[in-house]
Amino acid sequence: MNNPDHNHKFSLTTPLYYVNDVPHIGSAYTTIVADALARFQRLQGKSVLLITGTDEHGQKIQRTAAEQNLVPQVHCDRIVDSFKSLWDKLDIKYDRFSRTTAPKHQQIVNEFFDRVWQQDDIYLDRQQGWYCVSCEEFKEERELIANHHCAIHTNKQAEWRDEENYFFRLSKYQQQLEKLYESQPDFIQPPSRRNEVLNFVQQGLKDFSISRVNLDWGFPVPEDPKHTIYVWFDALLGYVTALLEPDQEPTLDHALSQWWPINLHLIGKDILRFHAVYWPAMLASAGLPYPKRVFGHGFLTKDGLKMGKTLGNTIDPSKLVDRYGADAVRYYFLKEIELGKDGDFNETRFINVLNNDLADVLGNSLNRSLGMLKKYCQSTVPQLTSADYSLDHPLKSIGWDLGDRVSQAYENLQISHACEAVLTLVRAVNKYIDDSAPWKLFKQEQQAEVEQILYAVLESVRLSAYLLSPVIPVTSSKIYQQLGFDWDFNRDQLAQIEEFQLHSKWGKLSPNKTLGKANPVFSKLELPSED
RNA sequence: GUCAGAGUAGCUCAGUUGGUUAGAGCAUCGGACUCAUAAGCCGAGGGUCGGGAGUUCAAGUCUCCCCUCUGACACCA
Repeated sequence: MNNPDHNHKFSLTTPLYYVNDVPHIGSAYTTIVADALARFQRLQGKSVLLITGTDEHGQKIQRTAAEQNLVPQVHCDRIVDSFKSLWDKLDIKYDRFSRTTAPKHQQIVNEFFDRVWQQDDIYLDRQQGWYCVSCEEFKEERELIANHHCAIHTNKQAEWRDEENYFFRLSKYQQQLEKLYESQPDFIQPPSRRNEVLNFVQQGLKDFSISRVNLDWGFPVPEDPKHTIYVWFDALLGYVTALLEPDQEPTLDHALSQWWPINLHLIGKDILRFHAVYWPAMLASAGLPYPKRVFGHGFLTKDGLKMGKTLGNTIDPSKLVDRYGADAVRYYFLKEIELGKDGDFNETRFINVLNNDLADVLGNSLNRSLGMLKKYCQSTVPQLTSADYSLDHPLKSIGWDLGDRVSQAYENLQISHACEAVLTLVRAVNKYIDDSAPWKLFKQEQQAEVEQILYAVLESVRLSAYLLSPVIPVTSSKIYQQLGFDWDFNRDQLAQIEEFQLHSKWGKLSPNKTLGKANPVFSKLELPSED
C-alpha cells in the first residue's frame, strides 16, 4: 500500500477465459480494452503487468473434451493456442498468461485454501439441488425454466445433485464487504453495477459451496481429496498465481510481494458477483488486501440483437481481424462503444467510422501535410517551436492541454472520450489547412507563413498519433515514422516518464529534420461483396 | 412485482444548477476549392427531445401517470 513505487506500477487483469470454446468477440473486447489501458500506462513510463489467461477446470470442460474424445488437458492446450494466436493478431501485449492447469497454480491454490481453512471459514455440508453444468452453479428451482432447463443455457437441462460439499462462510463477511463498498466507493464501477451489488449484498449473503464430488478435472481439496475445488474458487486465484516471476518458487508470499493488490480487474458484467462479492470475501478470509477496483463492462450486440449460437449471429473475432486488421477492430470497439454500456456492432457503421476517422481525417491530414512539406519546404520540418505560436492559435489552443485531457480520460477508463478529444484536434487540422490555404500563400511567396502553418499541422498530427497509440499502435507507428521518429509502438513500449512529458505536449516535432515520402497510413476498408 | 438505468435527427450519442431559433460525428443532398487516400472545406435538409397531464413568465431539463427496452432482485407457475 505504502510502497513508494506504487505510483509507478499498474497491474490489471482480464478475466481468465473459460476454455469451453475458441475465443468469442466478448473476450476479444475485454482484452482489447485491457491492452489499451495497459499501453497507456506504459506510455506514461509506469511498470505495468497485464494479466490474461485461461480457466481450464470444471465439469463442463471435462465433458467438452470427452465429446471430442480428447483428454481434458489436450483440449485445453488447443483452445489456449487459439486464444494466444488471437491476442497476437490483435496486437495484445500481455505480460502474463495465467493457466489454471499450471502446476504452480495448484500450489498457490493449496496454500490459499489452507489459509481460509485455518480461519475456520470452510465447512462440510450437504447440498441438494439442480445443477447447471454450463454455469457450473447450483440453481434454485425457481431460477429454472420448463423441464428444469437452465434460464441461461436454455438448451441444457439442469441435473439433480445431492452431495456433500465444502462451503465457504461468505455470510461471515457481509459487514466487511459493506464496509469495503463504503470506504472504497469506486471499488465497483460503473456506478450502476455498484448499485446492483449493493442491492444484492444488502439482502443477505449465503455461504456458497467451493467443492464438488464426482469430478476429476480440477484440484483436490487438500484436506479431503475426494472433493475437487470448485472451478470459480480456483479460477480467481489464477490472478495471484500470475503475479509470480517465471522462476520464482510458487508461494503466496512471493506472488504477493511485487504487484499486489491488483489495480484493476476488468470484467464483463456477467461475472460481476464473483469479482465484487466472492473474491474480496475470499481475500479477506485469507487476510489479504482487496484489489483497487473492479470494472464491469457491457455486452456487445450485433445489429441490435443479442449474439448467440442459437441465433447464429455471432462475430468471429479472428475473421474480423483477418479481414480488417487489428487497428480497425481495436478502434471500433474502443472509440465507438462507451465502456460500461452495451454496444452494437454493425458492419456498415464499422466501415464508415474507420474510413472517416482513420483514413479520411487522420491519415489524410498527414498525407496532405507531408505533400505540401515536400512541395513547399523540400520535405524539411520548419525551424519553429511551440514558443513561436500564441495560445490562441487554432491548433495550439486545442493541442496544448490535450495530453492532460486525454490522460484524464484514460485514467477514468473513458477511452472513447480520449479518442474523441484527439479527433477534435485532427478535424481542426483539416479545417485550418483549408482556412489558411498554404498553396495560395506559397504562390504569393509568403514562405514564412507557409512554414508556420505546416509546422503546426504536422505537430498536431504527431501529437494525435502519440495519444492514440494505445488504441491504434500500427497506424500511430506509421505516422511517427513518417514524421521522422524511429519508433514502433508495438515494439518499443518501455517509455520513460520524461518521454511522455515531452511527447504528450504540443511542440515536440523536431525542426530541420528532412522527412520521407508520404504513404497512406490507413487504407480504406471495403464491405465484403458477397460470401 | 420491487429497485435502478435508459428512451433526443436515418445511425451512434452530447445536452451544465429549467432560460435566446435543441447540438456533434457518421449517412444523404448541394456548392466552392485543389495540398491530399475523389480525401478535406462551406452549406442544406432532417427531431411535436417515448406518450399524456401538471408546476412555471419559461421544461429535453422539475412533479405525477402510462408505454417500451435493459439490468439486478423477488415471486408465481
